[in-house]
Amino acid sequence: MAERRLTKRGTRRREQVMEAAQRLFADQGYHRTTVGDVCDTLGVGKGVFYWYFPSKEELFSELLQDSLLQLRRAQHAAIEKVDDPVARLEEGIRASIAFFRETPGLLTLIRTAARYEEFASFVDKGHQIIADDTATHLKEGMAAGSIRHGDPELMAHGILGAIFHFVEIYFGTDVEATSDRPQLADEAVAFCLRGILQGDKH
Amino acid sequence: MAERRLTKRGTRRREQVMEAAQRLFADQGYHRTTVGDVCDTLGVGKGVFYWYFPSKEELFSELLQDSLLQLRRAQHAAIEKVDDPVARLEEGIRASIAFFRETPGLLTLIRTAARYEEFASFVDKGHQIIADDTATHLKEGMAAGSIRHGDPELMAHGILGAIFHFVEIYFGTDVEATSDRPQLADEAVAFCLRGILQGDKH
Amino acid sequence: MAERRLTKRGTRRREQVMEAAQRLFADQGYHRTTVGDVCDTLGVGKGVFYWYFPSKEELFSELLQDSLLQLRRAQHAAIEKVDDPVARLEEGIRASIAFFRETPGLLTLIRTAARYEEFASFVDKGHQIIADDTATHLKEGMAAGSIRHGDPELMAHGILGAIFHFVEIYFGTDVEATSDRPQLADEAVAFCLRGILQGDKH
Amino acid sequence: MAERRLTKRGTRRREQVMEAAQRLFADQGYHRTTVGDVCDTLGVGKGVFYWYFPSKEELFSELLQDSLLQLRRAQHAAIEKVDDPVARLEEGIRASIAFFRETPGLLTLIRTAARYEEFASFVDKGHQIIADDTATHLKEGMAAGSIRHGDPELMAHGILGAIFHFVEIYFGTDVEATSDRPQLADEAVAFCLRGILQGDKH
DNA sequence: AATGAATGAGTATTCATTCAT
DNA sequence: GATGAATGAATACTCATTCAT
Repeated sequence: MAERRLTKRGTRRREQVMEAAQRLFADQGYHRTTVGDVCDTLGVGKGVFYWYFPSKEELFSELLQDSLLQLRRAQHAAIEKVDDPVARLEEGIRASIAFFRETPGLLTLIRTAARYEEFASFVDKGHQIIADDTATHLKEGMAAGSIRHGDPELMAHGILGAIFHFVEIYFGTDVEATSDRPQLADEAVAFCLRGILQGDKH
Repeated sequence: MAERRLTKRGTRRREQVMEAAQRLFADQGYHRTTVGDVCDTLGVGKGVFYWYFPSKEELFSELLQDSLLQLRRAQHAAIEKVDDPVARLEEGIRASIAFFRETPGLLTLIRTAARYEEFASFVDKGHQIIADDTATHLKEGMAAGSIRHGDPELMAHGILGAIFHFVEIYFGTDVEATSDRPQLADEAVAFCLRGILQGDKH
Repeated sequence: MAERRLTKRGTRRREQVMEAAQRLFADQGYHRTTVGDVCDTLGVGKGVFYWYFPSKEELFSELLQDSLLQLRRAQHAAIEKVDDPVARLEEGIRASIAFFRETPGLLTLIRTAARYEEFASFVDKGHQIIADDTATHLKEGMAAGSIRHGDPELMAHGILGAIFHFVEIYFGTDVEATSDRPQLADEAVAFCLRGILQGDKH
Repeated sequence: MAERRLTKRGTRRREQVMEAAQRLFADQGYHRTTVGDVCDTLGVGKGVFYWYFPSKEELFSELLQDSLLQLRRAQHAAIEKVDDPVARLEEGIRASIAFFRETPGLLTLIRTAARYEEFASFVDKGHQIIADDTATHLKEGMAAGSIRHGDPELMAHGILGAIFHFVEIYFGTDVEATSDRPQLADEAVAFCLRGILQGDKH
């Protein structure tokens, strides 16, 4: 299955298929979306699908990896000009929340992926990559004394778990609910950086 | 569909079916586990399954709700004699981690459930109940001045998200990995209570 | 399967089963009524059913034959003191219509039976018996000159077909509709005896 | 479920499926004919069936409606050039009997349909349409004075009931019996028009 | 007489994928 | 490049009947 060399028209078709599939997967979930659905949406025969993608699974996985890549890019873009590790973490958190707020389709896609064993490993791998990014900043902060000592990997997963759960809860399936909670990012940052205790208590 | 009246033998059978199903669901996932699998495991006809449960979905949902109930019970038991709200939160976190460490099957079950749209609402409801419990302690702590002011519901979800992600990562599918990380609970408590910043920095 | 010798209590039970079954068959049809339904309605175990009846089919067939017998009896009762064959036919028609008007359950049962190949032969046999009764009167009438010459069997079936269709249409599933059409019997008699032509036209 | 666009080959296949199904339904009844039977008869996979028809029920219903339409067409064709309403009724009766004599498969299909609650409403609707046609002629005849006054709808149902019963009895399952009774139409017409009484008696 | 338990053959339908044209 | 047609394995659920107790 070497990459097929595509004409301009072919490239366009391929994208159309991906877009239609993304929308359907987000709406109906993976198993409930059939190859037939995707083709019907575009008004084409099933052959089209299999001309561009070797299987339904492969298409989904491509869609998923795209999404995770975009998320990571958004984080990097938000961070690249920031020096202080704590500020980097904060901006990373804000960027993630903004990302999911703006493209809820990708959140749904990632959540959908997590639902199926077939893709759990992709999601986990994606998580791990992001956690590694995060852990790097944490280590720097520890070295600089601005972050308390502890297992950076674990902390990174704590941040990730909290953030993903926040966006799931607050930007969940309920599309209308998405617009409110403008201060969610502030609160999320506060939780991740300071936990829940009263600061002067330590 | 009134509750069937079961003899001692029937009660035992029903439990056998639940146990077999739980194991298979945990191993193979929901869709990949067929009603036939469950019956074959027990060496009985398919009718047995449908004598005790109206459908595969119903059985799974019963299993799931049992699990969530057990988790909540474990938390309550750990807390009931503790007065200080912060201490209650800490004990709740420790109890949750211990619960999943000791019964990894239930973790897998809950994760499996979250994978399927059919059950997502149960899981969400379970999450919400636990979050509500947690929020209660947070509010008390805020009133007492030991917990910083903020949205208690959001904080509760932060804790939940972090904890579930920890156990997923560290007690995940890889059963062997379960035994290590004895200090996970300490670190998780630290993350949730104090976040990541150096305490004297505030 | 020699007739079981039943105690008083047993006889009562048997009747209860028949009554419950009749109601359910009329409501839900034959295939849609399960042996379990019948037993649940009575609050007894399945063994009861099979203690009194060798099979679901047998029970239904007994119910059916009872109904046809009752119909025939009603006809005989209406006729026995009538001498004139035309009057006998008329009274037979009126009795049939009255019978189905008063016991719509039996109409439903017979219609249900006709729906299933398994019982069609019983229904046909029942029809045949009634047609034979009718044909006897027709022959007498022909001999007496009051009825036009023709194939008595065929005429008998014409009457039967018309009557059954009338009651089906006018006392059909719609239970409320049953009460109206008090003059149905008159019209049915007119149709069967005189057809549709204007009398003086011949 | 928009209509599928079919190639010539597809159209042929669709017809093959319908023919095979019709034969099997007529032979074995609706429930006893499985989708597998139909496909096996044609030597194709089960997918073929579901490519052309959404369900077994839908196919049967299409077959049934076709049959009723054909019957009605046969009646119309026999009538269109006839002016006198009584003559129209007579020709309609003859056409119906001829129709069922010539295509006994359709009679069987309609009888089969009447057997199952799922389709009873179609059959009833078909009956009603034909009864309405008939009632129209009856009304004309009444206006013209050639038909006695009475409820035309009821008379129409009388005719229908008698005719259907005649064909059921005389062209019934027993295929061989079909050929005899060439004079059935005459006798049926006589019954419907003149009833059973001696004409000069009125 | 009666019960609850167990049996297991039977069936419509889905859908990813392949293929002839 | 693209189409419609075809494949066929896979699966939840039903229910008349039997049976151990």
